[in-house]
Amino acid sequence: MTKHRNNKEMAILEAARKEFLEKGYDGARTTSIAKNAGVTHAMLHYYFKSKEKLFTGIFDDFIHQVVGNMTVLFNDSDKPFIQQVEDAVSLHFDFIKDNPHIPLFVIREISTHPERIELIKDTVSTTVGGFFGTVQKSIDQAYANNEICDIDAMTLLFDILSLNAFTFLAMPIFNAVFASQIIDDSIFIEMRKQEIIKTIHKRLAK
Amino acid sequence: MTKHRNNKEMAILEAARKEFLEKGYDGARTTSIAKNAGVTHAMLHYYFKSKEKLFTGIFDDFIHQVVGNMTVLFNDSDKPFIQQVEDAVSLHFDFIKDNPHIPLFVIREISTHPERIELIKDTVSTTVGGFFGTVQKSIDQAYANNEICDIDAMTLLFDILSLNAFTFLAMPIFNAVFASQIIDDSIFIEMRKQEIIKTIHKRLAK
DNA sequence: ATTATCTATAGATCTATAGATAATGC
DNA sequence: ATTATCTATAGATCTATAGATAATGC
Repeated sequence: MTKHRNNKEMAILEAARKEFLEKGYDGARTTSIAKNAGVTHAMLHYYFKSKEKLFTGIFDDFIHQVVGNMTVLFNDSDKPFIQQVEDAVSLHFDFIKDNPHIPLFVIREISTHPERIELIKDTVSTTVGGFFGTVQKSIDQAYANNEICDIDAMTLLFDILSLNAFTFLAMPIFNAVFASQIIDDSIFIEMRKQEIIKTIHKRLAK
Repeated sequence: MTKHRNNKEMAILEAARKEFLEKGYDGARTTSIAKNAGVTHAMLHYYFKSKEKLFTGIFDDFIHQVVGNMTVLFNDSDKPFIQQVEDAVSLHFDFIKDNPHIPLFVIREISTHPERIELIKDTVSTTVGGFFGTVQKSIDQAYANNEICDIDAMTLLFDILSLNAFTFLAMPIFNAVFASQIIDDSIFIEMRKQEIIKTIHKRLAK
């Protein structure tokens, strides 16, 4: 059984990720998770004890994935800073495009249950803090080199995150209201990407 | 009883608005709504038949409030277009600041139940369509006058909406991760407002 | 007579667990 | 012997309604 070991456990995890991501904690059903995982409902409690415990593990994974992805985008290459930023914006945009449910999921769960983040607060804040420091150094240098205007690292990153994430947060609304009649999803998304790169570019201009 | 008429009905509506806004449809409890409204739970069904019907009315109100607010911000005064835009950004930002739960509420409910918007799709899309047309005319004129660069109305409005709404979508995360240790909420919010105005200003620059 | 309100409870759903049975590894 | 899985059901919670009682307006 070594071969099969944890197969069902993994199936439950996979089904749970999907269920929680799409419906949120409140909307998720452990019965639905078990069904989609192809196991009886009792197995879920056998491996994970409770809905809350199953959720917590998955939630932590997502948070670390998001933070890890963000902090890895700025690599101090020898490219001009403004080019580095544009590349980072593009990569970050594509990451969300590949995981379009993540922004709403993270925002929803932290908004409705702020206490959940306490578990990972310290890890995340130090990681993010260090990341801000790195970016700020690059900014200061580029500013000294007269390449860009002066700007706070957090401000710039918040701008980028806002524009990128909101594109996908708003997609269901966009679709529902008028998109399908006018232009295709993927075309609109590509348009937004180019627009965001342009906006950030102009924001950094002197 | 003329005086008291509908008092309890209004109390239920008020409590329901708060409950749905803060917890979403899935997280909301009709028992909780009745309790906060100071009535027995049966009253809720007496006036509104079902949780779904109670929700639908409230949801429609919020949607129309949001759309109505957005479309009223651009008033074709004789001020320079770029000044009009900055004023609109500022007013829109303040509107969300006064109703910080609305962005997540609207996004969450449409994402999890896209069919809900069908009811108001037509009204909203024509309203928004007309609004886009008005703004586009102002843009074209300002561009002809050499005041701004060329830009699509929808693109500009999506930029503004992204930056403004995301500020408040991300506040709980910001608070949870590090804000409280560094700066006060209201200071951060004011910083974001100024930053967004500046970003949009630069975006429109030739 | 009609409208508003309460008590009591049905009915549905969801999470969780107890206990029996089957499969695996030593 | 231990781990994995299933059946059956408990226990909690939530929405909804039936039916009785009180208040109001004509």
